[in-house]
Amino acid sequence: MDKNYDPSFEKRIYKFWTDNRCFEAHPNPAKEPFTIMMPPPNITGQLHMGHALDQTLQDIVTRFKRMSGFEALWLPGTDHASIATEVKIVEAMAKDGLTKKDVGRDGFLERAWAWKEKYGGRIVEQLKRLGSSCDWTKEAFTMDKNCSEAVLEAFVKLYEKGLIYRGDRIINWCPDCKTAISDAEVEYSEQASSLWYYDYPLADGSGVVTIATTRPETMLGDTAVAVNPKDKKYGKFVGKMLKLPLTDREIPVIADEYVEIGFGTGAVKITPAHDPNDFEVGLRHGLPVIRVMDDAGIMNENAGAYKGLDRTEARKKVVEDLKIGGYLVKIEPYTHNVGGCYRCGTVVEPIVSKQWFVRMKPLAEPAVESVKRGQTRFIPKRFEKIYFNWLENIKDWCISRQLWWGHRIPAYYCADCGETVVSKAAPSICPKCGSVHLKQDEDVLDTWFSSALWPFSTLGYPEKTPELEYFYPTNLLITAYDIIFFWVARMIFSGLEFMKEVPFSEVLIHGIVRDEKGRKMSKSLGNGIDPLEVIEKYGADALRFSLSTGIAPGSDTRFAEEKIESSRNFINKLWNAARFVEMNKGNAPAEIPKAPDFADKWILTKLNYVVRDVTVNINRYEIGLAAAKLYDFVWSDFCDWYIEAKKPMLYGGDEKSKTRASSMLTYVLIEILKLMHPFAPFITEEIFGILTDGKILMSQEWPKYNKARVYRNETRIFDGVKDVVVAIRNIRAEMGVPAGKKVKAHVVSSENAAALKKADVYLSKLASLSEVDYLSDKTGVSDKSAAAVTSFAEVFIPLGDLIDVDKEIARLTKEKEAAEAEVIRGESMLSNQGFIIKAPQKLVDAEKDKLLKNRDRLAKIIERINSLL
RNA sequence: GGAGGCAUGGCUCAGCUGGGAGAGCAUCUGCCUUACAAGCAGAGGGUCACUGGUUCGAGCCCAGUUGUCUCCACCA
Repeated sequence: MDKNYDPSFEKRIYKFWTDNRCFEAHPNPAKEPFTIMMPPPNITGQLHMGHALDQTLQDIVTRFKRMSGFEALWLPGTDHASIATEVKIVEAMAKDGLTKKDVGRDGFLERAWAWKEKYGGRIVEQLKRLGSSCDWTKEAFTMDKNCSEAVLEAFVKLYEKGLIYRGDRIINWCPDCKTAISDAEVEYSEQASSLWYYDYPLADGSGVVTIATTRPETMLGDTAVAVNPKDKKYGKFVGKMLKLPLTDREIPVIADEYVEIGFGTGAVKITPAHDPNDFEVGLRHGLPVIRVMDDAGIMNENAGAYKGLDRTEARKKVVEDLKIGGYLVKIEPYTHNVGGCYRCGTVVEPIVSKQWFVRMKPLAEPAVESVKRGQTRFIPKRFEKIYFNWLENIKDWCISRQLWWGHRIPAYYCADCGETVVSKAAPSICPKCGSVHLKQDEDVLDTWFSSALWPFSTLGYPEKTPELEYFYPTNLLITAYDIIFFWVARMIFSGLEFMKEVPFSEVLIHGIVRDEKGRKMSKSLGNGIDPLEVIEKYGADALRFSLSTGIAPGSDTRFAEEKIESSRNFINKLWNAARFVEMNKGNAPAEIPKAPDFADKWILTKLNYVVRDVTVNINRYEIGLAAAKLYDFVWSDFCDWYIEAKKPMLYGGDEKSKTRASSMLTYVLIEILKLMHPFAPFITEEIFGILTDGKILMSQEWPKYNKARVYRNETRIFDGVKDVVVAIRNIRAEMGVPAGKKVKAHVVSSENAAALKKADVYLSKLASLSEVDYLSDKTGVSDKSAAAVTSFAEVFIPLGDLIDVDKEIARLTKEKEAAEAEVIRGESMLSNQGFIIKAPQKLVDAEKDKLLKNRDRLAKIIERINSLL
């Protein structure tokens, strides 16, 4: 093995796994299934840190479950990402001077599929670099045959149930993408703007009504002015007609509760075609709906003289003309939230238009109920509130998109009688009039319509496949909190509707990966860190470990280069520990010898504790805790103490003890490899292969906690020895005795002398001692010694004339003060009657024991000081 | 307007059911000790935001305050 860890073996290891079909899962009645559906990345996507975190968590859980005896399926795939992909393709075509119109629908789709072929595979290759152990033989795509079939089935079923309808409603329109988008796809941001005040004269000339608006250009489509019915100021105007400035129309003053008394002027212009609230008001009062803009945000013929102007230009012109006409009263600065398209950022335009909708109330209710009943559990729980809040206030979901890339809506219109037919296959004749002139709806479905079916469409739905039977409902979904609405909620109601069962029993929500300053990583800020570059430089294992350590469910995490360095160092540490074990292994089998000594028993105890804890942690998805415990165990218990302790046996001992030490080291190392495997799959597999001549680690069984291998007494003794070692090292450091220089020591303990003597080989090695004698009392120990007093033993290091008595007294005095503080703490605790009576007996006993030891230690320190005075 | 998160050593964050404050990085001291300088051995550094409450006991539970971030709603 090389001296320095070099992650270049990662690609080879990944191929080894796929060659051995290690990731595949099949219906297997002998095993319990464990299923995770991968959130499908967009085919336009490049791997970013968010994916890296998401993938790492999924892979950790999948590998853990697989090793724990489950038939673990992690099903991968990609999303066609209707609007995102279409935007990219349009951009690409624009470079060649082409538009959608130029190439036509078929030509466009040809290009889109070519795009999918070219880039769809890219993200998949990138996922593989991370070590993702998903079953690629089941890889799905939201527009493949199966998923498309599922979409048709779902659409038709919902339509037949009356849960899908087509109608004229106000929707969010992106004038740039030229499509409707759903409420969830609108992102609001605060923008500095103005509030314009201007007059609408009464038709009878008896006065004016002043209104305030943030959108003066839409006044051309006003069909009323509304006031609150309780507003005394305006009572007399209700029912009267107003002259709409800049037009020749007259509009009524109406009364509606929607208007808030005291805001602005208390009178609101009503534009049903371009404002969702106004649309509602218009419905209540039967107002006409006048659209003044076209699909590109250009003023249309209803805008009269303003026809042809862009909406922003129109605003300027309208305000100018209002001023000229003497209508403008004042302009106030005003900041308010403006909605933008989540894909392109363009300010969305609320527009009345004919679209397809999913009736949400009947679907949302069971989805809320199922989570309330605990059929799906969110981790952390607080995200359930967000989920409830959204579903309980949900409006109908606009699912039609004026795009070409996506699942085409299976609705057909009869050109002769106007009948609408919804069916999976195109009808040849109109069922109503028999006409053959049927035309399919031009629009496609919202990309999330197909993702909503992902947990079962990927398993074969609507076909009742063995896979669907076995793996559905899935167990766990891992995703970031930003798509709870888009995706998680929609999967839940879809699962309930079509499968009659929740799609997954648990949802683990993680945070977003931010940059070192806590900002979101984004292209525009240029602060993104490319995971592939990190993998190239430090290895995927290091990246994975740094992403999984120090994280807590649901909270964001920052990513900085130093973090990955420390993870890489840890991986390197593991590499070198393995290298050491391998160098000394010889023919020793990996096993626990018949008579392990107490250092062996100590590491076995620690190992079992870590097995127990890490297993519990992963089962609770406390990945950060599990990683931290492994880090600690591997670095400090195994490397710093155990390996160091066993060196004398390997270097100096006889063949037998050498073999025994090697066996133990190899045994513990292999257990570590298993425990570390979900976190750092490549390096652990590589080392395991070296140690076992090519066996497969990822198919090994996960270690089990073994109570028979927990040795409390030996652990106590070795910990006692460790304390003594630390105390000696401390003295050496303070006295400036280098580690290389061996020193003599007298170890004094009345009760532990025998145990210490047995531990001599460890103590001597770890504390770098040349000669040690073990005494049960300290008569005859030279005063020219530095002394360390632990509760386990006293150690005297004769340093002869090197000892500065005053310094030694000062040092011991510091020790004394610390010991005194301990004693006082114990005494005050134990003198508290409330504590004695109410605290658990175990704790009280432990405190009593500690106090005794501390008192003893304090007495010995004082005794030593006095002897030096 | 509504909901929620966070506030712990210089920095980034852990801290599970309440029982003597932890890690990594950074800083300082000493070491190329035959696995590892991507390392080893030590050290310093924290009234756990503030106030009050519950409790024998609070970083952890409750109430309030301040700061900060996020989500939802979208009053023209």
